[in-house]
Amino acid sequence: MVEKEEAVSHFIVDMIEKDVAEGRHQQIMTRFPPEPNGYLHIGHAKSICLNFGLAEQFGGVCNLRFDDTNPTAEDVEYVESIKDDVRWLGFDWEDRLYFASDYFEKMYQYAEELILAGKAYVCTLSPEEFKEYRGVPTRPGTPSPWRDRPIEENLDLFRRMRAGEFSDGEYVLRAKIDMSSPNLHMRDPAIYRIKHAHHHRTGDSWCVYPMYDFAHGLEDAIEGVTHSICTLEFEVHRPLYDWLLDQLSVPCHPQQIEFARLNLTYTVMSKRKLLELVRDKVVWGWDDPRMPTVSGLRRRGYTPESIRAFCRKIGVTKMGSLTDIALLEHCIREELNASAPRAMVVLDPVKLIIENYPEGQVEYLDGVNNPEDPEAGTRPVAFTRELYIERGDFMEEAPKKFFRLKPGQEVRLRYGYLVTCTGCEKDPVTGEVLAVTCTYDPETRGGNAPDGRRVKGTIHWVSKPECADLPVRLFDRLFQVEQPDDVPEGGSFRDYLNPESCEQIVAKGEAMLLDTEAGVRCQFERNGYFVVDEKDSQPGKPVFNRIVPLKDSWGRQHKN
RNA sequence: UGCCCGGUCGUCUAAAGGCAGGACAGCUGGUUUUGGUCCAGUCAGUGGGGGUUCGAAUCCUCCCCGGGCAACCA
Repeated sequence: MVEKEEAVSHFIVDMIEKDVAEGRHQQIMTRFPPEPNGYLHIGHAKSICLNFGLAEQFGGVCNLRFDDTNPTAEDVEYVESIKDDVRWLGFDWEDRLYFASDYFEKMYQYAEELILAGKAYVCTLSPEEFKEYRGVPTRPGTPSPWRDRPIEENLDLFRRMRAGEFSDGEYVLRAKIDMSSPNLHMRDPAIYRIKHAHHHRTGDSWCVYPMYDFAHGLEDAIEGVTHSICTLEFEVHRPLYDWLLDQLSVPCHPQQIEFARLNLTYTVMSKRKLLELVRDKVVWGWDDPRMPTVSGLRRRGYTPESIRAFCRKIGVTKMGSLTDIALLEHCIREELNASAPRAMVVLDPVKLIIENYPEGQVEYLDGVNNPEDPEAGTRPVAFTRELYIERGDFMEEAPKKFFRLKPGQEVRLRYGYLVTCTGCEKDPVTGEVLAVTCTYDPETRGGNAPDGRRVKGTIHWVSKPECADLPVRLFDRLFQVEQPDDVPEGGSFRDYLNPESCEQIVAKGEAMLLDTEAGVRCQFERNGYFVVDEKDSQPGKPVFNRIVPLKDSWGRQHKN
């Protein structure tokens, strides 16, 4: 951890506190157990903060363990990205990097132990056939005809499964539990299947792989995990988790605890859907700044601190919920308001001509780098007769409460002079405003009038001859509706994709911004927070991503 | 219609039989050289009916609503 964050409290903390008070454990051990079949998203970040946070809070440790028991879906690319993301979020697994695949031999031995105990059998039924035998929630199942295969035969068949004598799906090893259990997961679940597949770590040394339900509890027990924290959908698996550990000679019996996964408005969180967006090139990749992936948020400009703050604020419960993405945005604004240096950048430029300002003259005015941080100092900002201002900061016919430029109204050019709007030049055909005109008061250098008169509006600007062209991407939410998952019959979450989620423009900004290095964040005054894209920028040629816009009480009330 | 889990301001979440509180969002006002920030204020909630109790968001009961579970995925 980068810094100590204040302790949190929720039902899992309470449970562990109780266990500690009762002297149940020498040391608390949790784990973050991703399957390397996709990139981590903000929901995983919640789990990471929870597991690593708990370990830290109780003076224990948290392992990073890859649950790589299904070679057909997994890949080293994912392993590496996941390690990067966990590290970036600020967590350290030290020397405890584990892989389920490292336990394959042990798990295989446990499977034989289960067979020997008469608690597992090799089943010849196909998946379709077993589906019939399993029954439905309202009707008990019927035993597989192979349920009472003799132990010796089971052992022989299982060994031959491992030896590669059979093809995929020909046999499966099942736990022998209760075909009439109201919990479907207890109706003789498959625990080992044959898969002649190349594993990204064990290569071709195995052709049988353990199923999640069999493997996960063993992985936890082998490592000595005390609290095995997972999401709500595994709640119905807990009886199986416990049953298995009770049957086998494992070193310990970890406690599975379930919490509600994170859902966020205006996004999708399932790996399947995120993968689809990547595969179909709807987005640029897993790290597209619009993606809720950790790498996407990172490229978007979110900081690890802001994501951890978010995870702290959302809490941990068992209530299914949908968190407003505004809370995430609040967290990054809160941090960047305090830390990000400011700059003036005009996103949608229109020329402003100061009619009484000498042609050819350049003045360098002091721009405050961060009003929230006096230590940040000031910088020189070039001021000239022709400037660029935001097109939206001028209205020829404006409502009374429009504090910006309109004919006859005086406004402040931030850190510059007070100017009074005299009118505008328009294209006689289209009516488009080509330039706004004004006069300045030479007595107001820096922005204050000696006579004490006040202006309501302050606008940002850049010098036309002294500014730089800056490529900027204005990101918006990827989906247009709060719940893209909530789709009517026959529809798809993709129907809700926002066609305007990435507007690419060339803005006019202070020339010094050309020197901004990749990954550096700053505030474009009156606009939002931006970061220099790590991938698409070159030294001296930054490309800016908008992280989040500033709150805008004017725009909010006057949209269209 | 089987089993499991869950229902507290719009949203997320506290209150472990004793004043329903915070954060986000919204709204109002103040300050302000960012219509930002900050400050003050405000709106707003225990799904419903019974019961236990001096006292119930909390315990019991019935109902209602939401989610999960029938991969050789995790």
